[in-house]
Amino acid sequence: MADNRPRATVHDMALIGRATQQRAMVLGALVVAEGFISAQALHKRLVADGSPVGLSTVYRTLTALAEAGRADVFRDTNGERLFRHRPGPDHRHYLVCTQCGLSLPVESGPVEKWADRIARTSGFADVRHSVELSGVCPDCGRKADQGQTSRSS
Amino acid sequence: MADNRPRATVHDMALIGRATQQRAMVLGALVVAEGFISAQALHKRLVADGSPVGLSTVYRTLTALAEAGRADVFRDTNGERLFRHRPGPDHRHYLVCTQCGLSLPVESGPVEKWADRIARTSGFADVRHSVELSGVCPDCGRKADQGQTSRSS
DNA sequence: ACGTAAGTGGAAATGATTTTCACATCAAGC
DNA sequence: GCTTGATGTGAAAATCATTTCCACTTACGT
Repeated sequence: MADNRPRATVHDMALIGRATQQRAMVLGALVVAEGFISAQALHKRLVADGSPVGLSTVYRTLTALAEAGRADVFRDTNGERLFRHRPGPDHRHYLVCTQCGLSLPVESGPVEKWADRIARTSGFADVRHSVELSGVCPDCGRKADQGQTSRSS
Repeated sequence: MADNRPRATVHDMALIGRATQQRAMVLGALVVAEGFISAQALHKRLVADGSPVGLSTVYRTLTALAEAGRADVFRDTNGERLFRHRPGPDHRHYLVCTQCGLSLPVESGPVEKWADRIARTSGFADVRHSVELSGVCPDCGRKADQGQTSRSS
């Protein structure tokens, strides 16, 4: 059977300059993570896995990837930036689990149309939109329920 | 003619505890600001206007207002939190000028419906959405154009 | 007016991110 | 294979928004 896990392309590395071991490790960890993850968390994971990459390098690599359009970024409620490897170049929106970071691409046609209409009728120039959907995924919801139940009378 | 400028209501103060001079000044400045403004900027403005409120108090008041639902909050791209006095209790979305902070409420029916549908069909619990539209307002666009024109050619 | 819980402010603490800079290393060119 | 200059790295320091601490003040019910 074929290996269907997402993987980094050489293209990803080429886009952000020189191909170093560290960048490969960061990119690899980001791809493996699937879903949004913070630079700090990714760094911890790398160190734990015996890939001691410097924190600065993690930040530099993630920022570069985001600038090159190979990663999606958004701020969580605590102001932390979460990154996610973007397989393709398409503009997408995700429903992200606030507990585990699992992210689900959602059908976003209606919002795009809506945003375009606003852009056209507002008189504003260079209109951009950022749409974030967050919630608790079924798995985490189940866990939370169990926790609640055992704690309450 | 009637004075149509937005103003703080006694209600705003009552919602967040004791009515102090400092809170009145912060609230007043927030109302006068119209559009989104950061805690830091609001503090500078207050100090400049001869209302020396402590930075901590500005943060505390804005946070309290947001929690009481009397202010909208969102994170700008730099991770700064921007606040805006909310006249009514309705859930709204705004088109915010990235240059001057001017904000325009936009008709958001379609997004709400879209978000609700996602919430219902995804299996996720407690789904929230944050939608941010940003651009350059006509005024700032004009200024930018002039700047560009005189510099180029 | 009094008492006291709630509020204030300046300084210190926090926490994510960025910068600095001495050192390592990649990719040519010889 | 070896020098070389640009590019990348990492540990520590710097930055910046925000929060917390804590001694001092103040609003407000009695």
